[in-house]
Amino acid sequence: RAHYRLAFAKALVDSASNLSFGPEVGVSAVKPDAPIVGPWLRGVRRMADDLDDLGSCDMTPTEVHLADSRHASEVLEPNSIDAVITSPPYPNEKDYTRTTRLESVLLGFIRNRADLQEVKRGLLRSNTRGVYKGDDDDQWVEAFPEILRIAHAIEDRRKELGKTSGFERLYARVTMLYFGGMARHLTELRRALKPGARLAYVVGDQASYLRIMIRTGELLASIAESVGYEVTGIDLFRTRLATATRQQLREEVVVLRWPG
DNA sequence: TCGCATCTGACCATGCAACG
DNA sequence: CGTTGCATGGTCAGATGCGA
Repeated sequence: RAHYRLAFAKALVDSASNLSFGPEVGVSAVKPDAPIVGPWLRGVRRMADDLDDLGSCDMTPTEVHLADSRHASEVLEPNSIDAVITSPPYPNEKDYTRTTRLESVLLGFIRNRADLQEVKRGLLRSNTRGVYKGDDDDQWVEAFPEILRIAHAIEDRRKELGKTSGFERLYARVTMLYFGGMARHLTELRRALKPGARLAYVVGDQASYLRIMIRTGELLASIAESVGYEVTGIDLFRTRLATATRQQLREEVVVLRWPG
């Protein structure tokens, strides 16, 4: 039953609505008419086929937790994890609760502004729209001079350019909240890891804040090291073109080992 | 293999209500 | 009546698909 609902929400957002999706979600002209049943049934069929493909794995135990990665040990058993493979947020000023807003409402995850804010507060800070007054993840990076340097460089650049909007004034802060949140996550996660556990984090370099370069992978590796992980390597996954700076930005896999 | 059509995105700004 | 807090606004170049 769940995949009927999911496919219906997807068909409404994708083929029926007037939303358009790019780096951000946009609103285009209202469609006078749109196909619903065809795209919906194709979505259902695709999910059913995917489930068939996974048939040989149906004895593999699986658990899904809806939780804040900065409080990982609240839902994960101590000493229970062998490997972590993940693509966490990047400090990129992108608000995914906007990209997924319509289906979040359609599927009943969000009913009003208060629900939306509750979701946003439970996310690691990666954009200024997610920053709230009482946020204090930044205290976790006070001992990292390179992150303080970047935050100061962003703030200095903002003043130099005479930028004064509410968002621009949060650029330095959200940078610290991001790395502070990741530091909290890595610290919390340690209890759940088995000695010798391996971890892989895909992250991209960013220059979203007044074009001050943030070497996300490199910085994440140094934070991980400082809380006891071994950095096995930082592998280049791909490069991507930053449209504003015409620069190639590195996207990397930070590979870690928890010695126990 | 060529060339046209289609698809796909890890930024950067402004506006406004609430508040003291 | 300035300040604070936070929701809302939109593109185009390169990659990929596909028919001839």
